[in-house]
Amino acid sequence: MATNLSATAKVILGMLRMRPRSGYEIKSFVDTSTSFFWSAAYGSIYPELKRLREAGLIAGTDEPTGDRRRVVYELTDAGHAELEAWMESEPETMELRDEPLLQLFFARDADEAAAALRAKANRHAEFLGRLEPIRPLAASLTAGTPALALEFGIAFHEFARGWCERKAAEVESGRATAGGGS
Amino acid sequence: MATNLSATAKVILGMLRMRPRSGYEIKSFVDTSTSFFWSAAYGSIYPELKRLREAGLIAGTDEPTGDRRRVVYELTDAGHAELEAWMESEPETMELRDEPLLQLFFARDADEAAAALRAKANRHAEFLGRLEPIRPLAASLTAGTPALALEFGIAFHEFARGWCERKAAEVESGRATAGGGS
DNA sequence: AACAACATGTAACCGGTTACATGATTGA
DNA sequence: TCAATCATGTAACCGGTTACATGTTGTT
Repeated sequence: MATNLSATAKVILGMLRMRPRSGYEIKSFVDTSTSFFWSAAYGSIYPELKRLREAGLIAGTDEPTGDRRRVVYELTDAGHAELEAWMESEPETMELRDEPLLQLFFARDADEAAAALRAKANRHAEFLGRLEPIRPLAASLTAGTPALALEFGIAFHEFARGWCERKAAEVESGRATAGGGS
Repeated sequence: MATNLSATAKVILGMLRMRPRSGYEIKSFVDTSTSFFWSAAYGSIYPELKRLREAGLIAGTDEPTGDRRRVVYELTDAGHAELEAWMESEPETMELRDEPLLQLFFARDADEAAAALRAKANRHAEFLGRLEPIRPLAASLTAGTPALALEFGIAFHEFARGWCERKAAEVESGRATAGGGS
């Protein structure tokens, strides 16, 4: 325990606790579930898998499909302990990089502000377009909590889109000053 | 134009359009305004300032305080054009790294889910504690849009905190399944 | 036959963060 | 005098992303 896990290690261990998986399966599941708030690329998954195996947190079994090699990983006892320690720890990273918001920040007049708000609203709408179709998938996989995380994503983007559209309308209609409710 | 600007370059150019500033001033203004959605460290600001000057997008003037050297930068015409091109371009990056949400995703039962939701709510509350005191500052600096961006931050964290607390209460009271409105 | 999907991996690149190093000024 | 703040910069580090490289299997 007390090893500090990389971002990629956290998502790998969690996904392997759900069920054993190959690197490829981890990647495709990440892409269809956590990617909107926690992404991972092949270039970090495979090296991390190697490190985690060397550290004794996961174990790999060869399960080829014909001649196509394939390694399925599962958590060891040490891996379980490590994951649980992280799950109980205080979450640290909550980071945002929001370019449309930066454009809004730098807007000098009502026109620019409205344009930035519309652009931001569109971006959130795009996310919704990607999130909503995977909703049934997430709900089916495990009864409860992955679906909750997805729901947060949907609720957040709906909120943000709505907020931006309301503010854009306000700004466009003249009253550009700060103020207003939640 | 058409140069692709780094994350740090975007925030530097924007801040210099508001008014000329030293690297130190850029950093401290970033910390009290955009940092919650667009941060920048000295280690990227000073090298970037050098690159931008070499690229002819900004110009520096020596304005020492006694014997303490100090360089104040301002936008050149090329810098103005570059910034405007970026402002009018489609914003690309909208990234999130949300550790409490990942913990929620991996929670296996109602207890773990509730704990993750409470932890996430607390994190949002912490952000609010940092954002609310700088509200008057942002509102005063320029009449309009920086305050709007700040307001989005406050509204977002309020929304997220409320959502997490509501869901935590739901999960704790037994009905742990997915569902429910916006 | 060809293409999409399965499957694994490496290497170069990029760029932000942390830590370090230095020095002046101001207010307590 | 001492600490906080002003002020600038570099170097090492870290780690994620992109691109590249290779081969199999299943589907059309």
